Amino acid sequence: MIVDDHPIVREGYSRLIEHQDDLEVCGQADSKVDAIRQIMEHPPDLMIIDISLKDGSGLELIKDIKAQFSQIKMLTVSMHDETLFAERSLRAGALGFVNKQQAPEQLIKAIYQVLKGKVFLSPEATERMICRSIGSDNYSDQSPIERLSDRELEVFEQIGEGETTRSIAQKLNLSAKTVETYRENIKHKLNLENATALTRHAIQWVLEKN
Amino acid sequence: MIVDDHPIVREGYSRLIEHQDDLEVCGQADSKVDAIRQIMEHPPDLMIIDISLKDGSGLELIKDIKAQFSQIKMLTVSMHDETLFAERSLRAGALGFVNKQQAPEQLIKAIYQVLKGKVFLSPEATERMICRSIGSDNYSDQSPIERLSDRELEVFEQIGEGETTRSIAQKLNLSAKTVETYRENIKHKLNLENATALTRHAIQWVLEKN
DNA sequence: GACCCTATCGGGAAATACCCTATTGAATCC
DNA sequence: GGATTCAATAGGGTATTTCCCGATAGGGTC
Repeated sequence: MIVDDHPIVREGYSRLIEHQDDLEVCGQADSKVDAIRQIMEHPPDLMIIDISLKDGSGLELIKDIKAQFSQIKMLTVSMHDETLFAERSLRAGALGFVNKQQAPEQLIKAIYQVLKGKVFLSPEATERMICRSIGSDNYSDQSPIERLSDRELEVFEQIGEGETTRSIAQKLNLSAKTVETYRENIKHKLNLENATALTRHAIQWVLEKN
Repeated sequence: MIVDDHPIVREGYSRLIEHQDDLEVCGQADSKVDAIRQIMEHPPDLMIIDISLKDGSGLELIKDIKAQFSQIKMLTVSMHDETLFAERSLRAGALGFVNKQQAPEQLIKAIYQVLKGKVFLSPEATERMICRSIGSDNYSDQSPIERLSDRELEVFEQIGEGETTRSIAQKLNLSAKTVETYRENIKHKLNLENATALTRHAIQWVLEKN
């Protein structure tokens, strides 16, 4: 099952997957709620989940699926830099991470690997995670943005997309107060003076992260 | 010809396009240089160009193509909010803009429209552009930003630099109230919803200017 | 002289930012 | 294996900002 909020991207996955004799796409969803609904109808062996969805982060979806349907294997995809999301994905419950810039063959490889219940990461991401778990992983080589929690990062991204506090709250089904709290946390963690600086950094980050 | 730096996305486009009897994908590129190289080998009738590429903005590619190969028609796609890029795309030389969140049928529709040499935009983007140009036919070929008065432009630039209303007022020796008025004026002239949108456009303008 | 644009401000309500505090559950740390 | 940190969630207030309503005064222009 494919979960991505861009129809054209879902087409791309479908084409790749159905090109393999032993793989089949059993469903497509563009949001968390739609994904959960479809899982209950036709539970898949594996889900390919994009990090950014219409109604929140794919990370949330991964956590939910792991809690409710622990037998379903998950592979995260994102167009973002994997240093940001590879580790978060695995912690949330996925078995692998693939960047959209990677070659299609990598995705196929990842699918088979994850179906076997094995972890799939790029060599770079693997090394990063190993480096971090051993020895002194001082935060010094870490981007401050990596220190944001999953939720905070999500809100940060939304701010960068031009969403207001209110609209973010609606989209993520949270109280505006909660979003405000995240904004404050982000400001502290990134050492930003005020709302303007926060907006500016978020917008620049979104524009430059590709 | 498809220009996008995500192989999986290119697959999606290919599948959609080749599903039409009278359309054919003659090339794929993931960067500006690759695109230009391929154009010289096999010039296409139409190019589908993503805004964010490996080696810079798709807007630059559009400008280059318009300058060198004026007969090639171009359609811009982006995952970002179209308010940011639709107008810029047309200004750069594309004939249409499609958001990746839109339905695949929209893309197909856009392709045929652009092949006929006609403009394709979403109804919302069309209305936006019309709203901006009505009541000022003599300005209609001007960038909306050029319609800002000197003072307004000055404030706009400061906003883009990350300055707050208060600090701009101090810097320009004005009442904060005056700066607020300019912000409102700018918002009206550029047809922007709220302070967030204003900030976003100002930041982007400053980044692009350099 | 009527009209429009620009530069400059104020009033006042609504929205937001900002700072503090709090609960719950999970993870981690001696 | 209780203490402690951290993440996610959100409410209570006050300070600021936004936003929409004017307003005045000077310059063009037709």
